[in-house]
Amino acid sequence: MAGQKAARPGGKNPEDRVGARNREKILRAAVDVFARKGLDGTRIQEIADHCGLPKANVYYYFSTKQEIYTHVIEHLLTGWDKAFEHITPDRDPREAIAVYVRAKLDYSRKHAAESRFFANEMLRGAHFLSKQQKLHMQRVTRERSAVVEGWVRDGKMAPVDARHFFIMLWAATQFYGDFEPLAANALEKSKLAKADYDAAAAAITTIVLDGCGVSA
Amino acid sequence: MAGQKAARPGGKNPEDRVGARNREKILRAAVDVFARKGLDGTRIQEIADHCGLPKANVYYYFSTKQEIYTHVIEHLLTGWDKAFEHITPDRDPREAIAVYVRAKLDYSRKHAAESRFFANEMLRGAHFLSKQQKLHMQRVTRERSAVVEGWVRDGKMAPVDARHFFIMLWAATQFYGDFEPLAANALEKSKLAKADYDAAAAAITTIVLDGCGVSA
DNA sequence: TTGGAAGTTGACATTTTGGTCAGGTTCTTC
DNA sequence: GAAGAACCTGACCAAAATGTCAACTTCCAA
Repeated sequence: MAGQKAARPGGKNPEDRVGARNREKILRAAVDVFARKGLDGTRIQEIADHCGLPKANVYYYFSTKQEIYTHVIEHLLTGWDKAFEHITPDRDPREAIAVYVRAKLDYSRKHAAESRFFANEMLRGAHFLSKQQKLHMQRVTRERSAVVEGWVRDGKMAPVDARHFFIMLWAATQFYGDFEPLAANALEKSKLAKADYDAAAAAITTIVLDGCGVSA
Repeated sequence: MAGQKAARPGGKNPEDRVGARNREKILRAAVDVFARKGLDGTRIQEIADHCGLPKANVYYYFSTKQEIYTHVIEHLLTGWDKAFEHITPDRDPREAIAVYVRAKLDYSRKHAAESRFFANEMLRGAHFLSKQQKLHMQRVTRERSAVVEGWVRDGKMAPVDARHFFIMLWAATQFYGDFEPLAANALEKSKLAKADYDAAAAAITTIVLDGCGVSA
């Protein structure tokens, strides 16, 4: 009797259940479509087509479009602060920042859809970010800004507003992935290649590091 | 007779005709809605409500949603390269760049809807920019990059890839307006005030100028 | 004054969309 | 191998969207 739910975790491994795999499939497809069309512009049918499932099957897993959307946000925010891990007090600022820029640019290039989805959500006013999620982002930003401020205090960097500093890095690194058509057009190419991202990393680190008196 | 029409608001001047004014009204409302919802997410009814015209009246001036969209693009691209005017060979790079950053940030703040509309279009892949419009942007970018390259040749600036340099400036200056929620959150405010834009301008110019060896 | 052009609009036709559902198949456990 | 949970899906519906239209008013030049 009571065993019903407890004893029934599907297969041995919950991650192997059909449902778990399908949820993933849907979420992955949803990121793609949401990134290009936004919440209102996205048709459930398009998500369904994109992951090869009938529309009704999508509704079996998620009961509304909004629910898919918020799940995607939740999913993405998990990795949001990943690159920040490179910013630690013990590291040399020059190296730490260079690695951070690389990591951010890499993410922008390899996970363009995720990155654009996030940009889209910000563009629309971030109405689907929960208070809690905002606070998390605030806390992380505050912590890593403190590290930069520490570097400044220790004379390892020129005085700079740490938060605007990070904003500038976010802006520069996201730009290439999110606004690829604009960046490519400026470089007079039809699309960006890895080499362009390398050049971007070089330019950004040079400008920013020298600008903050971190040059070797 | 002749005196009448000349005196009337809708007289001989085509710009004064009711139609011209209404077209303007519709386009202005459309920028706002498109900026928030994108092409697919925008309902004509919402544009109509936003400018106080019945939906059928909107259709009297524009026959499809796409037509409104492309007109908006056309309209916006007129002012796209405005800030670039500050980048001229005869000026001192330090001053020119500082003014450019200010101008860009100002635009971002005062014309947030236009700026976001543009960002949205890039995010979606810029499918509605005509070949000709892309070429125009390319030409302008090329011209102003040449100015920067001249400054470098003259030893007024450290060697830097001019195009990546501009991309960085675009990114940094657009970020505050386009991704306001993210920027505000990072600064732990509920929304950005003019003072925050001032601080941003200061931080950006400091970092970028020192980073390019333009410091006084 | 008048005739035609420009502008206005409520109502309508058509298509698309989000979401539901009933009846089915497959999987897991005992 | 039986029972029930998990999963699948074609067909459907109500709401919402785009775009049309015909009748109407206002404007303007001669």
